[in-house]
Amino acid sequence: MVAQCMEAICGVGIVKGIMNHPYNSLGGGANLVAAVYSHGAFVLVYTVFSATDHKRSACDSHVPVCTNGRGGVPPLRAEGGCREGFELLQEQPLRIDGGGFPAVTAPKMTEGLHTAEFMVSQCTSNSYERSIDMPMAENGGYPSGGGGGGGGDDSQPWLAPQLLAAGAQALPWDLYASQSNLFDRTMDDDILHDGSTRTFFHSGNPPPPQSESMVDDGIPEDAPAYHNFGEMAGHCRESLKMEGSARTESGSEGSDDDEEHRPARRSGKQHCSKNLFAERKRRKKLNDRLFALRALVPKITKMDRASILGDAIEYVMDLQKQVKDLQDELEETNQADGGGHDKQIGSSLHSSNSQMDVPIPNGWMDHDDSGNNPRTIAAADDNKPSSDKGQQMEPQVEVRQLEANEFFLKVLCEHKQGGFTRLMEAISSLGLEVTNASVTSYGSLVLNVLRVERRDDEVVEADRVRDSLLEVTRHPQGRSELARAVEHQQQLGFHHHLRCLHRQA
Amino acid sequence: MVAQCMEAICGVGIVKGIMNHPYNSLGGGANLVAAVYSHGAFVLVYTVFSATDHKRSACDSHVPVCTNGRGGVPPLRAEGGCREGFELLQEQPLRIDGGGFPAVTAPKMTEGLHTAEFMVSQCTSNSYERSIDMPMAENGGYPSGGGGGGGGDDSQPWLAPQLLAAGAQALPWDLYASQSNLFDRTMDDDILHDGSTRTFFHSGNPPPPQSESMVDDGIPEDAPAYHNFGEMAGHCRESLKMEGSARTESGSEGSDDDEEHRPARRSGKQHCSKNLFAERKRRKKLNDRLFALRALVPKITKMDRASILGDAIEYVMDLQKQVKDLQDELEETNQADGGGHDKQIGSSLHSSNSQMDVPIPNGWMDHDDSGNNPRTIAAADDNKPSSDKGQQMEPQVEVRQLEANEFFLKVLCEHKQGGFTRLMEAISSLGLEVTNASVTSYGSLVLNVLRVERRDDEVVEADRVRDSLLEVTRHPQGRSELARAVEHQQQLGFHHHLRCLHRQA
DNA sequence: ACAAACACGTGATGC
DNA sequence: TGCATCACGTGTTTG
Repeated sequence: MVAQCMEAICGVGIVKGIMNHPYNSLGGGANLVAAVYSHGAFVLVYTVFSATDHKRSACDSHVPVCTNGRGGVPPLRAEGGCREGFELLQEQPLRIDGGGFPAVTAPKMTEGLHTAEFMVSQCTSNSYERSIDMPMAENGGYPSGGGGGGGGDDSQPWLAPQLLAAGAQALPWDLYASQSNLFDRTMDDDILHDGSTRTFFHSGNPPPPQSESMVDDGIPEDAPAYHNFGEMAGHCRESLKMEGSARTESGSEGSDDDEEHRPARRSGKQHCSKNLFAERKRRKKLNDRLFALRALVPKITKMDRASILGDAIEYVMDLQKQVKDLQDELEETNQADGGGHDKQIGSSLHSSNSQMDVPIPNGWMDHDDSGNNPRTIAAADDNKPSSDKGQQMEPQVEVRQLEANEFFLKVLCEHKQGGFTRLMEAISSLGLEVTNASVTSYGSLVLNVLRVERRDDEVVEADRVRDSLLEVTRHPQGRSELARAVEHQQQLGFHHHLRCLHRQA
Repeated sequence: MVAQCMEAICGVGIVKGIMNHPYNSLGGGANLVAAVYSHGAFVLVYTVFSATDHKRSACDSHVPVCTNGRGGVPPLRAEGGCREGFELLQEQPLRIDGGGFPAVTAPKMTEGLHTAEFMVSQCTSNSYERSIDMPMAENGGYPSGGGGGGGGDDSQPWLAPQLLAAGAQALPWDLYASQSNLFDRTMDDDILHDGSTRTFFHSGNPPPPQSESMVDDGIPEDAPAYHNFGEMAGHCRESLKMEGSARTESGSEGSDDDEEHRPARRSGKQHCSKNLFAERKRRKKLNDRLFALRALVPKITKMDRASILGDAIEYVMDLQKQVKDLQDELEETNQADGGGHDKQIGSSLHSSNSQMDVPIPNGWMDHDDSGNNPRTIAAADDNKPSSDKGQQMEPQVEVRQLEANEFFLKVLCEHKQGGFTRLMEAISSLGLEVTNASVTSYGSLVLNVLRVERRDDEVVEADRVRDSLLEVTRHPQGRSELARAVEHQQQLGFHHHLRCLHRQA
């Protein structure tokens, strides 16, 4: 098992493929660079295969790399991307699950073995570039679809593929698969040409909050529901009907009768009703919070949900800036006193922090819903398809928390003068210390895979790390909302901020 | 052959050993770090296996390092070095000879199979390692094998795959096949729907920032994506289908054109589709903002939407309180002092938004807010084993010339502040450019493995390179200005710096 | 299975 | 009349 596992992990298959690959055959043009890291039972493999020889254009077309048969690992991206330098990245964190590991030995491996991620990136990508856009957004970055495409969705893109590929069955490896990177989709949609849309903010005015409805009443079963129920049923039904699948048909919806009377359909009915309530409750909670947030924000432009959030965002940035400024001021004044305030700072950092700290226990070993895990992948891109960036690709940053104080970082970006130094500085300023680094470049791209540890007891959150690195690697120019938020954050200075908080405590 | 070769190269055996190794069994204590480089037929593998978990003292004892049978290469350091943290280094430059291949370049392959070095250390004992022998030979890369697969792939990875998927699969590894599937699949899916956010890996994590629309900027464009017909099906399959088709195929609409020519249905269809996109867009915008908000909040308990909002609310309250406190504090101090800056602050504060004080909302008390329990971070223990090693080791520098303009460098030395930077500077000053770097540290030791290329036409000899590096690593004290500046910068805090810059601007 | 969380499409509503 | 926002119920995935 282990062996197989490792085989897969190590990409023997891949390598094999590579070895046989035309690139290789070209004689020396092929260049494999791989970094293998393990953390406990988890193994991460980053592989870059590139044609080192620039002269060899033939190679430039790219190749898909495959994974070995084992069911393996989905290739990251085969598409067009790899053109120039052809670069392929494979990352496969492997987790053996099982939970905590009991340890000793390998036994556990059996069950686990989920292959985690696999990523490939290509340099240029033509076709894809656009695809790049945003995927992240939604997904939070994640992983989503990455590879494939994208987008969306959440989940399946990855599994399915594998299934297909493998043929089947339970693949041992599937889990993480998705991460992949990049960019997903793009999609289409621009379709919407929204050009028109721009309107957004007209300052309208506040709609009446109707919160009432939900606002507070407590209990879930709010009345409202009912009334629509009837109607809704109607539409719902229809749709269902269409669906035709077994489910729907059940009722033979024919008349409008509601489905209600059909207990039989448990999933259909009962589940449905439960879900219905749950959903209502959830919605209510969400609304409540949204309004609560709105209540906190002084300046509200519109009552519209998006605006509420937007205002809140701005407000938070504002507050952060204020805090920082105040802090600075205070420090300055205090400085007069004498003495190393550095120390103060340090100490404050160490002290408990009230809020800031991040919990994240770590990682990817347990997926409990807490969710913290594998952290983030991000690519920054804006959606602008047009992308003014010219050819430069958006940096890809992935931060994964291995343990409370350890992170894995992956940064893929265009080579820029002083870029590495900036990266190191950023890492350092985040209170992180690099324990392992693998830097690989091909053409204008540079891939940095790092393992970092928290230096002091400072608390650093994966997201923050990611954001900072993203900012650093990216050109300040194109900013997105989030980018802006991030930038703001950075300007504020994370540490500073931390410090402030501490002080408060 | 190839496979075996790679197996050996990749250290499957070793890895396997590791997997079974006590360290591993200890649960997470084991840490493998490997860097694999290939240059033509030459493959170099550096592996470091160390116990990452400091807490686990059991591991600390260390291990002997051994070399494999093959004639072995002397272990990098078996000596004392590995003591504390147990360090294992494996280096295997592998050469495959086999003859040459046609290849184009293939520079060095000629000779045969010299296995170069191989070091293994194991913690414990056993050994498996040896099995590894290196058969590697061959291939240098050549072509063929993949032939069918490989080559072809390049181009068509996309098309073909499908075919493969469907039936066939010939290749043992089918890489391609799988790959293709992936893609296909993905495409379908992903593309189709836009994203959803959730996905990540399963564990959830922060979503990536995605950018896009930000607060103010204009509109996002979002791209919604196509829906996928296939799967989504859920309810409205039909409707989707239609839409999908329309959109997707847009061109073809001809036949079905449904909506268009159906004015009648306007509300039904056309309106519907428009609304549909609008809705998607809206959702996306909302999500984006939500994530942007989350990005600003340091402490996030869960990734769940409600939690994001909840955390944001708390954070805002926190910030408000901080601001207030700081203001008070500042005032106090200023009073004593009489300083002027306070004004600045005040003004700034007011200007930005006047409302610091916020009424606490009350609103959001939902019963269930669960979520926020701050978790404690384990972290604390930071006892680095290192540091006090009294005796510093002499740096080891190895320079190997791969080609006229390429070198492989290996530098093993004690970790020193700014050491890496100095090394980089030295390399740079020698007219060399780093194309690949792998830096690994454990305890106080740092191993740098670099591939460098001559930048200009400068001529550099290996000896000179070695000497320079030796010099640099040996005498820390002589630091360049830049190094010093950098270090200083780091100490200051990168962000701070950034901030300053921004300010200037 | 059971529950939580989402995204989705749809109908309704207000400009 | 469009257009944007919303609430809703559903299906689906995750754990």
